[in-house]
Amino acid sequence: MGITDLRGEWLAAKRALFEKYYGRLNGKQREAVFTVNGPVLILAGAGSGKTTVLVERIGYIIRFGNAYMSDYMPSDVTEEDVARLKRALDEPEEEIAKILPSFAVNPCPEYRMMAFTFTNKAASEIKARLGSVGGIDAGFIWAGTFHHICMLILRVHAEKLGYKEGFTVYDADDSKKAIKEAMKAVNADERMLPDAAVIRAISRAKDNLMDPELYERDMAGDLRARAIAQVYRRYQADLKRSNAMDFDDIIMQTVLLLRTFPEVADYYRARFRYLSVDEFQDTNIAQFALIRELTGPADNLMVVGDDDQSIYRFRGATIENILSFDKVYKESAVIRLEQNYRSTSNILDAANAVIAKNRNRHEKSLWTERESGTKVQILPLPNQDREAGFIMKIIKDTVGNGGCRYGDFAILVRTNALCNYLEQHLIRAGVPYRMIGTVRFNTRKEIQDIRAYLSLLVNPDDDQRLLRIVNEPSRKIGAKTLAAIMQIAQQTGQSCFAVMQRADDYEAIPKAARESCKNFTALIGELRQAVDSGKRPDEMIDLVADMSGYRAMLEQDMESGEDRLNNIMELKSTALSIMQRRDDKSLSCFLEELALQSDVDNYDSAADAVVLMTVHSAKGLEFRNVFLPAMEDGIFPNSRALLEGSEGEEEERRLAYVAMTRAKDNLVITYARERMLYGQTSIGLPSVFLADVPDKVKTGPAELREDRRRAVPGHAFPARQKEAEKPVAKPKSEPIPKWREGDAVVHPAFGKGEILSVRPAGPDSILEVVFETAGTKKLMASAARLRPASE
DNA sequence: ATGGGGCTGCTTTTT
DNA sequence: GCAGCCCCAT
Repeated sequence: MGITDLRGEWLAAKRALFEKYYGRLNGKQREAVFTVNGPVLILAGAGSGKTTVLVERIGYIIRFGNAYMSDYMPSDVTEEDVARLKRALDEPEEEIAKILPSFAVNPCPEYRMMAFTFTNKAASEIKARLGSVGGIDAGFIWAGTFHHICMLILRVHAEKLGYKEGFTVYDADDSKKAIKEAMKAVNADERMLPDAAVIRAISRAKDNLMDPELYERDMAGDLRARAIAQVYRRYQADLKRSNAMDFDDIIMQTVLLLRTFPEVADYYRARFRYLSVDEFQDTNIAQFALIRELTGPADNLMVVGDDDQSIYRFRGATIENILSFDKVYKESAVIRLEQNYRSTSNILDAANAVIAKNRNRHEKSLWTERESGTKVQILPLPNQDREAGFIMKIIKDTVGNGGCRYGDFAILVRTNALCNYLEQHLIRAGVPYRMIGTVRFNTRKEIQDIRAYLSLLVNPDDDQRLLRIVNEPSRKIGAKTLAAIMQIAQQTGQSCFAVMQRADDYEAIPKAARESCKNFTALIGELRQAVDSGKRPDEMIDLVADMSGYRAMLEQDMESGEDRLNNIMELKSTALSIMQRRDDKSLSCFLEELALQSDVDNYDSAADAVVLMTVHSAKGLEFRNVFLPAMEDGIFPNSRALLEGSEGEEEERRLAYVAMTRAKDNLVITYARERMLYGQTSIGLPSVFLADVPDKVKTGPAELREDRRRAVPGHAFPARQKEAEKPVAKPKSEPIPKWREGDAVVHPAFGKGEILSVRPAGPDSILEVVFETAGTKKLMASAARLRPASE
């Protein structure tokens, strides 16, 4: 055998061994795993095993480097070696696994690997799966969301940008408040500038890496934009003074850091040899810029995504990132994964038909080897209660038959508001369920309050959080005192906390309040000492609740105090689970995680409960049976989205595509003729998307095919209808309780009482009630939460 | 200074 | 329908 032949045979045998070892993957998936050097774009259709590829590829690089593709051969290889490799092909996998490491070419240590995921849950899944592969210590991989990875960088370098250690992360609620404050401070005209629009504009500016100056320069012509720029500038200054960053800052400031301090960027570029990005279709300009800053000269960057599943345009995600990736990285390999392993062909055909109408997309054809399965059911129901009842019946019947468990069902909705009636029916039907992403747990007042205390211990400069709890529970520090404190803070450039510490020095602070101020700062000081002495976050929650008097306050509250105390205990268990997950058990790490944690992170697919969530939250998940209720024009596609033109409509289509492709075995789509939403009843038409589903893959009444008239955007649902067109309100809609003089009643706050008089007021009536302990009150019958005192 | 009642306005999707 | 906000009564 000549030397060239020997080389060819050895390489072929090596590759055959790798192919066999990765035999569970299909050819395209293996190609994706083995293509490690240089830029790679993987277009991964729904259910095409994207996560598997991502995990296997990272594991492959760590263990074998570029072994498969490399043409390197050791110089001492003999014919006998080649023969041995060929024989090894017939051996079991464990034996092959022992040989493969000897082929390794530049394997990459864990700590030089970075992986961006869309949720924290996805990151822990990747780590867990890699951890189970022999010899990989997944804990050293930097895997996490964009926000998480940026926080890892910012925590080391934020001081270079003028932030202090332990800066606070503002959630959406915090930043909304701060923006409102900023609007007040610059006298922004609320008529012209609804706060929601300002919040969006500022967020969008940050997504596009525009600081206030840049924004102002760019928008110079536009009066409205100039006003927004003013608010933006003020807001940004307030954030800095409070030593806080909002969600968008976390990304933007990191990019700014890397661009302003090349030595910092160089460090990360040198350290991280391989980057991968999941859900690339949902990245925005700032995120792509970040990726480019972090990618070293070798451009070892892999992105996975599916342009058809891009559903975060409203958050600044730009589908252009994925559509033009191969133009930005000219040498990039493009690999398409088009085999779907998840859904039956009927479900897949239905979803494909809906997405096919979009124009701005990479052409692709997903296929499956799975059988056709049951047809997609599309069913009209007279109203939402019948609709929900129908869904409950299917769930209970199927579980009753032993066909499925509750955990096999998901109900996916377009908007959070739809969760309400569905939840009520789930409760009424006694179906165990888990609701994801609606009223977020952390938005409860008591949670935010405790969190405000805790963050004040780490960052005393945060006036907003200080003001939140300085008088909660009451410390006799009222509006007048606080106004004085804030004014002094503003004038002297100090934080409110610093002013309060030296309350005695300021004449403007009422004498009576000075002692309270000092007591408060002393309390915070004491608590901070507890942190410094090594108390863990879960212990600090207790300590804060006790020492601040918050617990005592709740114990006084007969009405809801117990629930709220339980919520605080729940926060403790959140703290414990976060501490379990993270090596860093500090208070600031806990707070950071709390702010950046999303609700899907808590979704437990093992729990035997029906899951109810928005389509957005369901991204990346799969279920045996999926219900898609409220598939009506105006709701899905959402009429507001349609106002944004064809881009909006295409996104709604993608959203529908995501929703449908979550289903493995059964997909049931329903719509109601009559629906009550936002307090109004209205008539609905089936979603336009339903007409695109081919007849041969769906079942349902024939009327579906005739009843299709294209609805005018915004017409089907009443939100923007003119007064005259509003459907006549049903008088029976919500019966106002009829009370009579002399009725014995119970009020949740005032306790027992008796109706003194009833005076009609339109459809409502005004009640005069005398309570046993609370005296006489006048109440509106519809608003007062009165119950008959039956006992 | 505080707390409750009642009015107004909004209501897509979220790290 | 609900939450946030303002105002009024204690």
